Amino acid sequence: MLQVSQLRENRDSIIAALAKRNKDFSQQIDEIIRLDEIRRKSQNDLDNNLAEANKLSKEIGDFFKSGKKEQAEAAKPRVAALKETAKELEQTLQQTEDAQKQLLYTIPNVPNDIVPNGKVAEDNQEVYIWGKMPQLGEHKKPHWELIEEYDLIDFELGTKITGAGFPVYKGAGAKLQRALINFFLDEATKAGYREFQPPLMVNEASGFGTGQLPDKEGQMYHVGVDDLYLIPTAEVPLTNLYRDVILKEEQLPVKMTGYTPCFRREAGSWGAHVRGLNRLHQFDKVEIVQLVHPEKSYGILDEMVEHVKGILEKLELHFRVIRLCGGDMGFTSALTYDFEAWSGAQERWLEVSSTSNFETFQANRLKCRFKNSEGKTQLVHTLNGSALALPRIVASLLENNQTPEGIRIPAALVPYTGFDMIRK
RNA sequence: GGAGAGAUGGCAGAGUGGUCGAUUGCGGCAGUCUUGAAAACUGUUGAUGUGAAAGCAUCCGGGGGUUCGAAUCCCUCUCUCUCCGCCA
Repeated sequence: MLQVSQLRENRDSIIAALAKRNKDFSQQIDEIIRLDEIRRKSQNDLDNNLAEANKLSKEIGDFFKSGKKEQAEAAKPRVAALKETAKELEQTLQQTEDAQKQLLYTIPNVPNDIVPNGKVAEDNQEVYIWGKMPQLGEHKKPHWELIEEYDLIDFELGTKITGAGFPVYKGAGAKLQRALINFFLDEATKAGYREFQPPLMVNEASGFGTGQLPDKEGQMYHVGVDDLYLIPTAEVPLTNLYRDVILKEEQLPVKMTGYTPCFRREAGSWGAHVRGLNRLHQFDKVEIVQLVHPEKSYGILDEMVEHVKGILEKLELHFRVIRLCGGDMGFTSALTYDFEAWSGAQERWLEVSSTSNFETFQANRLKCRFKNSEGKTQLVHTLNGSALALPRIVASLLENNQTPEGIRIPAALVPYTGFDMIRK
């Protein structure tokens, strides 16, 4: 959620930057500014009204104390009248604030200067590429065939006990999951992130804090009887740990990591290209989250990007980093880098991480602030990134490392799996 | 699930209808003292809105009500604790 004060002060530049999202937000923004004037006016009227009523009430108290009962009784109707007006003013104020909020929810974050123009994935900028395409020969198989051949993951069993998109990992397949999770968590803790194991369900306030609510309910599983949401990413519980918190400046940066399963309904996005592990309703992910000083957030975004690069290199996966264009960027982000690993048999790039700076967009909703050196409270910047999401990593590992003898495990992972080859 | 108690500032903990945004202690910050530190002493120390500022307004778990006036009384919701039951 953008800050109204920012909209007021930087109206033109914000509208210009938002144009990168291929939409003109000037109407909404002007309406927000207009409502804000009404809001401030009503607030002021209400304050004056209440001040008057407070003053009279005190006087009445004093009259009673000094035995001037008649004067006290005489003043009562005046306060009552003020209270009536106050009620109306309060209503106006409330309605104005609500209307303003509703509008604010519809405005996405302001793209950073370096976000490229563009509408679709093809307009994204490749900023880094590492490794080279594996040479697999004619008999290469996509991962959904490999997992059957080596008996690693069972989609049909998952469908039987739950439904489509809920795979069952078996034997070496399950072990590989555990190895990857531990490897990712170790890499993150080595980089200074503190490990957390948060709840997998969150309440409404948390969904709201990170921006999944009120607009994207449809993407989350909702447990109706208890009114809880299954988390679509660890970003939600981790970031919300600091909801309504005022940090000390020296506590920054807060660096958190956590492994969680993630649950996504993916309503409407099922279709071509979602075979096998490409898209699931439940998947595992290690997330990294940082709460930082606003002046440092872009340096830290680069640092997080380097961290994810390091992991992918250790996994020996051919990958690239792309800077998302305005049209492809998420609603809450100011700048996003996606990581895509090469899938050798599908012969296409698979998104395995998305690392973003949200600036104050989340913090404003979360009310996550810090006391700066002047003693003023100021919103932090929040950032997060997948480091990493498992299924597509598994898909790429299986496909790229297939050999006639079996599937080779990258050296960095062997201490975690305990085997260097998956054989039949 | 049954019975009871409770929710106040970073923490602990007073406050049961009027000057209470709230006594006090701890913690934090600044100062005095000290070569320095500790101790002691003194002062200071919540958030939000508005405003250039002074100030004004709002906030004592959330929402509603009674009253001229509510942290204090009433209703309701949520959460926490204790005992019992169940249980990985």
